[in-house]
Amino acid sequence: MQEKPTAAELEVLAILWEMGEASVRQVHEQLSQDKETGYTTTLKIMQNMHGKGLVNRDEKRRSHVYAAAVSQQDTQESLVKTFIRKAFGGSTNKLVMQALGQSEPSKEEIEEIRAFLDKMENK
Amino acid sequence: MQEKPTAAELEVLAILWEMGEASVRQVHEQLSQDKETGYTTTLKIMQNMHGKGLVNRDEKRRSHVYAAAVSQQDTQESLVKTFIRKAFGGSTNKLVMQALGQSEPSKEEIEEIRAFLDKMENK
DNA sequence: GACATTATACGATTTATTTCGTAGGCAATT
DNA sequence: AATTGCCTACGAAATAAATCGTATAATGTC
Repeated sequence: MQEKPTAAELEVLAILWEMGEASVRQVHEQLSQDKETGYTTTLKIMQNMHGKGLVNRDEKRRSHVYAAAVSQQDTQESLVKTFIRKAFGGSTNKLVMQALGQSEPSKEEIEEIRAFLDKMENK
Repeated sequence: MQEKPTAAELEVLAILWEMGEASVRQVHEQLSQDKETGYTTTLKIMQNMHGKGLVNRDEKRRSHVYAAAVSQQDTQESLVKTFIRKAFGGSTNKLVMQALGQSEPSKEEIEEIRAFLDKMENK
């Protein structure tokens, strides 16, 4: 059972899911594009994540190479579950309609959801 | 622009949205059903919320009467917006499909979403 | 009126998270 | 081999949030 990532850790995970493998330096450069933050802060976060088992790291090289140890799918699943419970009293449909209602989806996006619903029903 | 409620504050809001008006005592009793917590903790949280403008309170009576000052709709909208950005890279559709995919919706629930999509398109 | 009960106010502590400074190691450059 | 630069480790400070203890005031009860 994976530990729940904090907000800062989730930002790092997002980058690792995108990049696959990355050094602290690389992650930090990505992160810096969105917000002002020190290098050792990023380092510390990633070290914490390693301690929690959220990332794996290869220490063979001088600058360690990190990769996500938890899947995006599993993590999002767990986050959504918690979010629905806490913010929508457990109702998935309320969340879904709230999300769609405020997002002004394009015709294509609506179609995508319809197709997804169809597929679900035929399972 | 309303301040964002913390996790504990959101729990209180949920109760107030449900009950309409309530004293600290009443809110605390609800809260206690889900988790072990002290009365003054609940009190403090609600005082903080009052300071932030998240609740209104009537001080005419000895035990103050509280009510939500922010709507459930607006609050959920803001929470969802943040959540989609932080956990799903801004993609509403990804959130929606993840949520539906893991919830095993009933036929009725699926129909409800379909109807909602139809209505959206004809707006 | 004294006493018990139940309120609010508020500071202080605890816990979680984020941030950063500094030390020490390794490697490339001169 | 000294200098410079980049790296990790790690403790500690800063921040945010939640929890609680204690003081004090209002109300009801005997």
